[in-house]
Amino acid sequence: MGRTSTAKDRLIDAMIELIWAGSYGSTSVDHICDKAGVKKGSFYHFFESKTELAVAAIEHGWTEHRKELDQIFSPVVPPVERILNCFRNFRQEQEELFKKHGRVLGCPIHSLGAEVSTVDERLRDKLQEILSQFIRYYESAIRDAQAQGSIVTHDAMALARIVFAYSEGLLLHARMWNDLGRLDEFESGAKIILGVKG
Amino acid sequence: MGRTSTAKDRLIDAMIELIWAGSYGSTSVDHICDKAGVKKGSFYHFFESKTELAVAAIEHGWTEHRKELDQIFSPVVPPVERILNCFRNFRQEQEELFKKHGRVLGCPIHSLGAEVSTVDERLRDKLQEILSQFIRYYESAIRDAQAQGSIVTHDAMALARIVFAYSEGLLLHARMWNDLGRLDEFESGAKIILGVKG
DNA sequence: TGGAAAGTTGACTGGTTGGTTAGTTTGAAA
DNA sequence: TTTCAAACTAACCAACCAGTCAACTTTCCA
Repeated sequence: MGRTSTAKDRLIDAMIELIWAGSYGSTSVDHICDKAGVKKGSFYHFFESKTELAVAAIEHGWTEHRKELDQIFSPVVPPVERILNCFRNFRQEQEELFKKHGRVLGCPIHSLGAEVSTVDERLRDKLQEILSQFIRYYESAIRDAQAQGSIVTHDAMALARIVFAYSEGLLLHARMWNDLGRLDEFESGAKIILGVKG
Repeated sequence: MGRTSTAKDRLIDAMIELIWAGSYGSTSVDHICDKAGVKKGSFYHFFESKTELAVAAIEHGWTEHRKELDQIFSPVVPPVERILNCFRNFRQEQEELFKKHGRVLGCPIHSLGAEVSTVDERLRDKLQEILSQFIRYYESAIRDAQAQGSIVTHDAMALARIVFAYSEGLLLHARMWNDLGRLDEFESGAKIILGVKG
């Protein structure tokens, strides 16, 4: 019933790109509309506020990213490899973004979280939810690696949190220094933290 | 010659507080002026732009913080203790901010960096400079610890970067979850990364 | 084929943004 | 006590902000 449209998806794509390349604050509704080729009236036909579009955008981005993560963290893959492959995937993704934007953009969830978490609780809750899900990938891989004896035994949750915090810190530095090379440390860093044997 | 004034310092203090509690984007020149009790005309008498005040503010904050760090990282203190004390100092500082603002605020350099580094190169350069200085504290403590045989031997710079990225990731999570408890992991996390013996 | 649901449009609002300016007040030094 | 540089003030600006709305167009499907 009624006509169909791709405007909603175009708005979501534009929002992700603009936030990632800049920040939430530097991304205005007018910019988003221009980039998506959508008039402002249509924007507010599909989303009730800028915050709501941001929530929809990161939710969509995460749904897409999860598909990749489910493959990377497949139980078929040796557990330590899962984590290293995840980092290699980060590196590759950042390389593609660099080709496109001429800049290392880092992790949008993390950058957004730093910016808005004291100011926009709707967004903050959504970001928390996603990060809480993300860390479970590390956690289960670490548990499997420990069961298999390929890394040192420690509280798996604690180790997962360290690896997670480390990866976010590194992605931020890569963004701040606009330097893909920083991401090469991922692999050796993860091995040190996890106490990979052999 | 001319009258004296504390307005410049009041502006710097207000800027630090507002950025820390919120973000660069959520902090308007009007807000800063209100908080500092300074009229906008005076603002632009002392600073040529909002960016310049931000640069002055983080520069001032860093100068203050360095005094503390120089004590914490005194060569008199055992090297591993220096790092652990630094983390204890983070935790204590965040506790005080929590009492004042009812929120965990994390590291302003880091949050600002995530927000503005693709957008404001003047600010980005200043933040880079500060972080580059900060990491040297870790680096020299790690070198001393290795010389003393109290931690595993690895490239000191690489270890320093891991510890640094980890601490920033953790501070961000504490901010996002508004949870001081996350900072308790600092000590055990650092010991795992550094391979503290005994 | 007609009606109604869904998408589109452009003009509009009131408030806020970073920044400017011309003129006034002040107080430290001479 | 005069002087004048420095500090202060209030009114002002154009651009931009998120968000509104009523009229209009398209397209699905009964």
